[in-house]
Order: sequence, then C-alpha cells, then structure tokens
Amino acid sequence: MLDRKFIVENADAVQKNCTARGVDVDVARFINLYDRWKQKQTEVDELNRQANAVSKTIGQAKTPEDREARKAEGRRLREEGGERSRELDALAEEMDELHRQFPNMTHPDAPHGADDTANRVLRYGKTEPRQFDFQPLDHVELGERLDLFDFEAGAKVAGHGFYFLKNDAVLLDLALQRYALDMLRKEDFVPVVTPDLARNEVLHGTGYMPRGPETQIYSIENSDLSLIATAEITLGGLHAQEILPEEQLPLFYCGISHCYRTEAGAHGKATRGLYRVHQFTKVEMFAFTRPEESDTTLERLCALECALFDGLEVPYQVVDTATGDLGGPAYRKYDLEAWMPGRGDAGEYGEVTSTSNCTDFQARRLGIRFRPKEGKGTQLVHTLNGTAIAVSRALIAVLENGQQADGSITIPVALVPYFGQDQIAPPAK
RNA sequence: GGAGAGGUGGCUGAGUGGUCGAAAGCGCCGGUUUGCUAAACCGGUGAUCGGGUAUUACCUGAUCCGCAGGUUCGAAUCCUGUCCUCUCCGCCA
Repeated sequence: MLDRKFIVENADAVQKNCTARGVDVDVARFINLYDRWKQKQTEVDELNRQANAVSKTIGQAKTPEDREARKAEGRRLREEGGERSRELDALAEEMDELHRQFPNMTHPDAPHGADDTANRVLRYGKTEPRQFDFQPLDHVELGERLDLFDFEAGAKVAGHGFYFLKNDAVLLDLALQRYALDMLRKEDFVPVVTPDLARNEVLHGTGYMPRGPETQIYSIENSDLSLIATAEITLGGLHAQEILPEEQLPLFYCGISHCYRTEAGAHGKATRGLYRVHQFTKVEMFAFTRPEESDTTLERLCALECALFDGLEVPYQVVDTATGDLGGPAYRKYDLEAWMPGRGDAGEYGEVTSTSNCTDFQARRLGIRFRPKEGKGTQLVHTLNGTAIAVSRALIAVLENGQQADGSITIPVALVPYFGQDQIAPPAK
C-alpha cells in the first residue's frame, strides 16, 4: 500500500506511475474520497468532543431533572455521532478499496515497458550454455528414461499439475534445499520452516489476493486460511504488527515451505512437466531493512541467487523487470532466467528465481516498523524477498544442463556432497 | 476434542463503571554528581488519524488496553461473539 498523503501530494507522479505499470486507477477520485473522509472525520471528532464534555458534567448535576436532561443531551449527541461514524466507515471502505489498487512506486532505473519483452538483460552467469554433440532432451523425457517423476500418478491422485518425484529426483530435491540452506546460513540468514497456510489477512498484507477471478491462491473452505503461494507470505507475516528495535535491523530469514498455485488458465508446451505446477518446494530469502538499505540489499539478494546458480553450473541471465511486469508490491525486481536446453525448439531461458524490493509497500499494511535512534516516532521498515531455490525449476535446469550422451546426468560439483554421488546413472538398457 | 486461566505501553506487570492513555518496575532519552566507566539522584519518555499556529517545534481534538459487536450519558473494567496463548485431560504422527 502507498501512503495516503503521498498519493494526494504527488498525484501527478502517482498517476504516471500507474500508467507505466499498466494499472488503471483514478487518482482524482481517490483524492476526492480522501477529502470527504477527512471532512467526515472532523465532524465525528467534534460530536464526540461535545458528547464527552456533556458526560463529564453529569456528576455535577444538582437535581434529578437536571441530571436526566444532561443524559438525554448526551444520548442525542452519541446517536448523532454514531450515524456520522457509520458514514465515515462507508467512506473509509470505499477509499480503502481504491487504495488497495495502487501499485508501488517504481525505481527510476527500472526499464520502461508494458510487458516482459521490455525487460533488460543485466548480465550472464559464469557458466556458458553447452554445445551438445547430441540432441538434448527436455526434463520430462529425461525423467521418463531415468524414472524420476510420475505425472500420471500425480494427475490420478490430485489432478493435472501434480506429480510424484521418485528415486534420485527425491534426493536431488532434498540436496537442492540443503545446498541453498547451507550457503545462506553462512551469510547469517536465520533458517526457518514456515507454515504452508496463512490467514487471508496476512496474504492481503503481502499483496496477494486470496479470492477473485484471477487469483493464484487456493483457499481453505470454511476458514479464513489459504495455502501459501510462497514463503514470502509467511515470512512477511512473521513480524506483522511489531515495532522492531533498530539495532536488530537488517533481519535476514531463509524460509522453506511448500508453495501452492492454482495457475488458472496456464497450459501449453512452455508449461510442460515441472515448469508450471500446482505444488513445489521453495527456499525463500526475506529481509527486513532500514529504508536506506533496501537498494543495496536487493543487489545482495540478487548476488546470492547468482552465486547459487553459478554453483549449480547452470547458465543464466539476470533480467531487470520492466514497469508493466512488476506486479503490485515490487519497487524493483530482478529475475534470474536459467538456460534450459530442452525447452522450446532449441533451448530457452526460463525463470528460476525472482527478487524484489517492496520498499514500505508491504510493511505499511503489515504494520512493521522500527524506532529510529535519531529523531522521533516510528518508521516503516522495507521488505525484500528473493527465491533461493524453487526446487521444481532448479531441477529442470540441473537435469537438462547436466545430461550426457549416454543418458546419465552429471551432478554439479557443489551439489555432490548433498546428493551423495556425482551422477545419476544412465538408464539400464 | 473436553475443562480451566489469561491476552494491558518497547518489556514485566497493576488496574472490576467516570478524575485512567492507564500505577510501579525495567529499558530508553536528557540532566546532576564523577579522573573514565559504572552506580546513585532528578526530570522526561506510547501509537494512530485530524485541526491550528509554525522555518523542522509547539498548541489542540478524536481514537486505541487482542479483534468485532452490545449495554450505558460514560467501558481497560459489564455482556456476546471471535482469534490467540498457557495449564490439565483425552486423542494422535
């Protein structure tokens, strides 16, 4: 959420920003609502003030008649105030609904453009895409030959988009998690396993919409809980409604959770196999920082993602996300796209991680503040999130890039200690 | 799942209808004392939303004692619902 006053005082900049992000919000209407809300607030305050004043004099009434008269006056003022107050609530609700639609402001260096075709490539990973002297397979086919997945059983049990991991894929899944966790522990991230469900209130706070036609979220019937789409949700909620001591900042967490996404309306070749699934496991980074630290923290999270994928010997490119493709909460977002030799006709880049600086956009609704040593009052923290390892997609990258002519998979050196062996043996003939 | 207890400021913890935004302690900030540090002593110290005067300050109103309602002229205090925490019992991986 943006600050109300900020919107009112920077109407032009906010409107421009909405346009750049492809979000249709009427700033003028918001300002109008805000002015009317303020006016109504003043009316309610004044009626309450009068009623409070009357209440205080009741003890001083000299006669029973006088006392009753004052009580009646007080009752009248309270009723009037109650009515104004309901009008105030109605205005607040209307204003809030509009308020929620505003996206975050945007970093001035983010590329300008309507969609991902305007994304700007910033740099490439250490590993170059391999020249294969055979036709590389995609992970689905590799998995079939090596008996790593069972998509049919997944569909039978839970429907399309679900899967079983089998055999070495299970070990790889766990190895990838542990690999990421160990690297982040060395960087002083606090490791946590988060709940896989969260209250809808927490989802809203982090900018996710549990209900609605385009929702990505599975909600639990007869409750106000939803399955989380990412541990960003639970990690953001971890410190909700808290005032953190400044000396604790910045706080870094890495959280492991399952992630559930409805992926409504997404089908086709680009989403074959593990690429777009309803459930996967993810190690997520999350940071709470002072405002002045968030820009450099984003660079740090991105650098860690790069280090993780350099370690996996996976070729990738880092992309600076265009304004129209940022989503609501992000002020700036970097995606890491891994080279997947089996994807498309001759290999394609596919998104494997994403890191965002959400500035105070999430913190405002989640109520996460700190008390600055200098100056008075409290200030909102900045929040950032970044994927360390989304297992399903990392699995694709590791399998497809590590495949050999004999059908075996070479395991990246950094992963061997966690996986337990340096290859997945070729299929028995 | 059953029974009980409880949710109060940055923290601990008093407070059962008005003078309570809330005792006390801790912490924090300022000051006195001090060779330095500490101790001791004195003073200050909540959040949110408005309004006013105003060169970063002051004055003023409203709201807030888990959350949402209700009773009342008036609620931290009484009532209802709800969420959460703790203890005990049951069940269970």
